[in-house]
Amino acid sequence: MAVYTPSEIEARWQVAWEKAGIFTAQRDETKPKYYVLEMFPYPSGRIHMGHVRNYTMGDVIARYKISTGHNVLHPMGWDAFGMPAENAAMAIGGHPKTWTYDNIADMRGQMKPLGLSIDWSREFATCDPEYYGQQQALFLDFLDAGLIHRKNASVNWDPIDMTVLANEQVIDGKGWRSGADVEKRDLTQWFFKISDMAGELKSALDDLENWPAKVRLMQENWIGESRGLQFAFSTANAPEGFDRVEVYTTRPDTLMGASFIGISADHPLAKQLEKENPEIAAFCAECRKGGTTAAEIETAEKMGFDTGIRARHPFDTDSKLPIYIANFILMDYGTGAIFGCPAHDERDWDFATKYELPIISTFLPTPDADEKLTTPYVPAKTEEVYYNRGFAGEETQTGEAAINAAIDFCEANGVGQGVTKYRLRDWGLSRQRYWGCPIPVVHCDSCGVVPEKKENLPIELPFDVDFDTPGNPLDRHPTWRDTPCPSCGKPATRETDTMDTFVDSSWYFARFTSPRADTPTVKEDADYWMNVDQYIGGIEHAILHLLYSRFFARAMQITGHLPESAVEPFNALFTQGMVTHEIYQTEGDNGRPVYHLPEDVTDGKLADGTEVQIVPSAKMSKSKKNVVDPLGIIANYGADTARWFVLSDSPPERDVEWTASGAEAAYKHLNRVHNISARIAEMDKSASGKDDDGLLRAMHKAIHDVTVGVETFGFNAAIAKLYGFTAVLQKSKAGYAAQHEAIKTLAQLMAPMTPHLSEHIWATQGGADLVATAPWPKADEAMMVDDTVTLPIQINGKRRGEISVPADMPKDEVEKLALATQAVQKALEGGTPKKVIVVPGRIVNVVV
RNA sequence: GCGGGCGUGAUGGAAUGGUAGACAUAGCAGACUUAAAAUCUGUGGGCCUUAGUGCCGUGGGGGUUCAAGUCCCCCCGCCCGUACCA
Repeated sequence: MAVYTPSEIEARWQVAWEKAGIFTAQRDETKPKYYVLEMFPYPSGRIHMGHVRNYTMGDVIARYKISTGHNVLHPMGWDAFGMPAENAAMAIGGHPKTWTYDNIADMRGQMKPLGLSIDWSREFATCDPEYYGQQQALFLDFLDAGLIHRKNASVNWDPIDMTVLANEQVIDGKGWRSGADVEKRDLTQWFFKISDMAGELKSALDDLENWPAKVRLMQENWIGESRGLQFAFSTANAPEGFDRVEVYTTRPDTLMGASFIGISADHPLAKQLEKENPEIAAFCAECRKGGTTAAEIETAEKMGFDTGIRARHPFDTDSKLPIYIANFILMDYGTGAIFGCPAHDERDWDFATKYELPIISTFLPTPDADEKLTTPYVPAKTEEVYYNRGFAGEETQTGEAAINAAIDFCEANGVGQGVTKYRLRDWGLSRQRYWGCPIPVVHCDSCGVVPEKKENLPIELPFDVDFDTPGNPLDRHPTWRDTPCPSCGKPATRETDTMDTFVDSSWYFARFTSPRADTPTVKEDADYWMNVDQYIGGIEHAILHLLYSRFFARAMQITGHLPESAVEPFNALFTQGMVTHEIYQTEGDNGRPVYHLPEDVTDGKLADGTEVQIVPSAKMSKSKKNVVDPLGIIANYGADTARWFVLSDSPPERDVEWTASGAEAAYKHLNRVHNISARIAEMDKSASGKDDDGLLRAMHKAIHDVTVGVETFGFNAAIAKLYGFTAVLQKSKAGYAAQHEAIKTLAQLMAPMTPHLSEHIWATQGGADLVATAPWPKADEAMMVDDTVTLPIQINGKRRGEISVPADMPKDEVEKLALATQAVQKALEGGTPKKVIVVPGRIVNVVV
């Protein structure tokens, strides 16, 4: 019998697919199109099991759709700009460009043996000038359409390296290389006006039915629509021009509980006071220390500084509320100023307690509850409470009703107005870095900021740069900056900032529809191929990448680069989990953990007998040495085994633990299927046997279950069914015809997951052409119905017996049979049941 | 801090509110073999001098329901995101 040799089989069929050109996508109006896309990788240099899993899932969908008659687009590219390339240049020398393209070549070489159904003719990298030149064209069109503007924003500033740091380069408030205390610093930067679309981006989420609910919810919360009251406190003894402080609150119903006003350290009033008062200047400087991340700002100890200025309450003009500058108030949100109601807000409570400010309740759980609180009282807005200091609406009402009543009351009395605000901020796209897409504008002394002319695109990155000094090499390049002003022609300088790499990944899916065009997209291609029918990627991209892409699709529609129908570019989204592996660690001399490679550990021990500590299910990472190299797996077992395993053991949305025994088991199974095929091929073609019908029934059930599994991303469940069907076939004594049909069908059902072995079996069994293009088998409903079903009998919800009945037996007859069973009779003790529930085909529950 | 998710045998996991543990792995027992590997078969949550269609059991505590792993509330742990990592 022929032996299963994946290396030989896999190489042969990959050549056959390439020769047949079956994965090269072309417009074909006669077939329904299907665009499947996995989030493209960053070219780090090595593929890992996470990639294998991600691309295998997409491949299963793509191959399945080919076999159901679709014209499939399944492209691949590289998210190739970004910091690691610059870091590598700094750490080991070389050039980001060389490093990146070398990595791409390596990774492509590692991906090809997986046998993915990718149209490689459409491949591109975002660092190709042909790509980022078109991105610059989009930038100019967006600018022209008013979708981009400039404003100030704070960045992490390293005062020793004199450079801007990314958030991940700030460790415990210090620069990662210099160790200096990081400060916030304001820079003028470019912004996409995504916040103008906040309402639309939120409401459109409702129609994304084939997106995970959790992702829609996360985006909704991120956009953060709120209805509130914007109004002003008048001030006493404030500097000129600040006789009012405008605040925004989502809880106007707590207005009578206000005990202080808080303003951001970046509020215009704070900035004015800073000029006059060195103490305030010192406090504001203190607030500006530390990083710019929300987590850092929110968890920092709350600090306030009493400005000495007092505010009058709109409904109690004798009152004098202190105005504090506070470090937890963000200038970006609302008006940069709040009123604090410590009785009903955790943060305000902490602040008021620290600075001994009054705590005044405005509502209580019941009218007779104690007014004096020991903790902030923050019930859900939907809960009814008693307003002891209400001023609008009913005495007892929900927070929601009270908020609406308060807004109406305030508007009627000329105290501010109800407004809808969003948490979503504009998207700052400027980066003070080299390895990104240059922003195509020129700064001219006479004309100001001038867009570059389209015919001058792409504005290419210069190659002759060095990374010996921190900061952006474009800034210190001797000639690259010099350029004539596109408007007046006088000498001017280029913008040296490049674009956020999220820009690159916000439209690549559209570019795949016409990757070589000399415009960003081509109408016919975009019209035909968009949208992405199935998008697959990690949950870590739930908010930023997906939200930015939704914004870009809208902006591209406005500027004529995408059709109206593509404003939501991803029809269906699937978020997959990570691939994890145990960590093996021992303790080093300094008490720190020392990590060991899986191949160095046998039975929990190192070669020298040292016991290792095993940490389960950790995300694979090089530093922890728990990375399993896909190439090694492919060399040992073949790509089909790797593909089968990453799909089999875990639901795709969850993390999968890589285990050597699991991979071994996958290999054994494929061997078994291979051997069954070989056995059937050697059968006497006219041989008859026993129970052909049983085998064919199992086959039709398998067709049904696997089809459902593939269509619903239940790959692990589909594989479990394939195990079951394989076991039936292996034991079957059926005749040749039935067994031959069964093995051919098995090969087809396995083809999306193990395409090479399936082609081999298909060919062995005399199948026509390629299994990759053969039509997907159809389950015969008639072959799937069982005549009898086994119903469990429950007594008071606990299983106490079972009956076997015809599948179509009426409810009342099932009830009679159930009541007659020994178990029920025993439980009834001659009495009558209180209730009998019969769920046809499912269960019988008798309540006694 | 905030937003979202997850938690089931020794292990990965299955289960439209309806028989908890499908399928797979480790382990154990057996067949084949001179022996081993490979292969095949069985077993495979815990408890019990009552071995029973017995009791307990899906992170912990409470609730809704004829029925809860699944729905609701509180708590614990882990993971993702938190706007300059990609």
